Amino acid sequence: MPLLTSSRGLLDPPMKFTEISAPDFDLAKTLDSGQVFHWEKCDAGFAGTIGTEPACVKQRGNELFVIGPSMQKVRRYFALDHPLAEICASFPDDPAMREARDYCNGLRIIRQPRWECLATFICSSMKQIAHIRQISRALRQRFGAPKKVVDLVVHTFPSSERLAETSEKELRECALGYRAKNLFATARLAASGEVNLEKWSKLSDVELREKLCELPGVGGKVANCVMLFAYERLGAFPIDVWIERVLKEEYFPRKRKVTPQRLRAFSASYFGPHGGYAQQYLFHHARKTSPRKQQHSSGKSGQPLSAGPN
DNA sequence: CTCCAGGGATGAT
DNA sequence: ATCATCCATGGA
Repeated sequence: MPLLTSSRGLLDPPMKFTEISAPDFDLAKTLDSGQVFHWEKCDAGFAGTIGTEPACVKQRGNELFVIGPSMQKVRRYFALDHPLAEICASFPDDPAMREARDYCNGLRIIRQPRWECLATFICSSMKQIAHIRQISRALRQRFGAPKKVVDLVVHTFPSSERLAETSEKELRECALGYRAKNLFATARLAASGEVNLEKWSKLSDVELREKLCELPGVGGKVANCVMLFAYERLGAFPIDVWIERVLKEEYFPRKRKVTPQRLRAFSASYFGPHGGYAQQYLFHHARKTSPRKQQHSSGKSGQPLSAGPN
């Protein structure tokens, strides 16, 4: 077999690409919605891993072009089987929800590996998404396994066993800060078998949340993220600072004290059986349309020196 | 420079 | 039960 070498044309006919029909799916939007943090842009597509397999994924219209994992694994990872129209139709009918639903067309909640998702969200506390991505990259590059896809190298997320044999100090060198202690402790629990994340998949929502919250560095918010993004609990409704603002402004206008408990009770009953999807749409819409966003630069290169204050 | 981020754990009211 | 404080770090 001839090994493929060097670079090929930018838009070349699918040679090695597997073509997958993906209607009602927006790859870029899904990967940029703050649920997964390791996919990197690469010419007109994204490079990353699905579990332990390297992958390169591009989208043209309703077609997905994939190098790496099998079609079945790709369809499962990106949750192409979720009945998105049905899910969106189950959302409550109010202005904020309608706007978010229109904005987030094709955004799907994907099925992430349990440990990878849990570990990443332990690192997410009081961190901006840009920095979570940086932490994920550092952990992968230092402790993950390099894998080649086409002419790129991507890294798998390190197993709990691998992280358990590092040290809190080494983890801190990945800019984890105080989160290093929690990640290390949780990694040791998972690696020792004292906790088995796969077996937890058969627990009820309440039991699963309880178990997750026993882990160091996991509270209600992170537990709900892991339930939603790694355990297919589509009713789980994580409330972070963004969602808290949205809920207060859109559903509790000019109230003095809206307690977290009140917000939790409201979100659990109001948004229906797929509340997690509703939450993700509200989150992504709020984050992407916030006036405090995307004014990173006007030119292509900043001016390092020109009469600066000194 | 200041402000803030997909929070959690702990201890005091 | 709610509130206050601390925890590290870096992007905007």
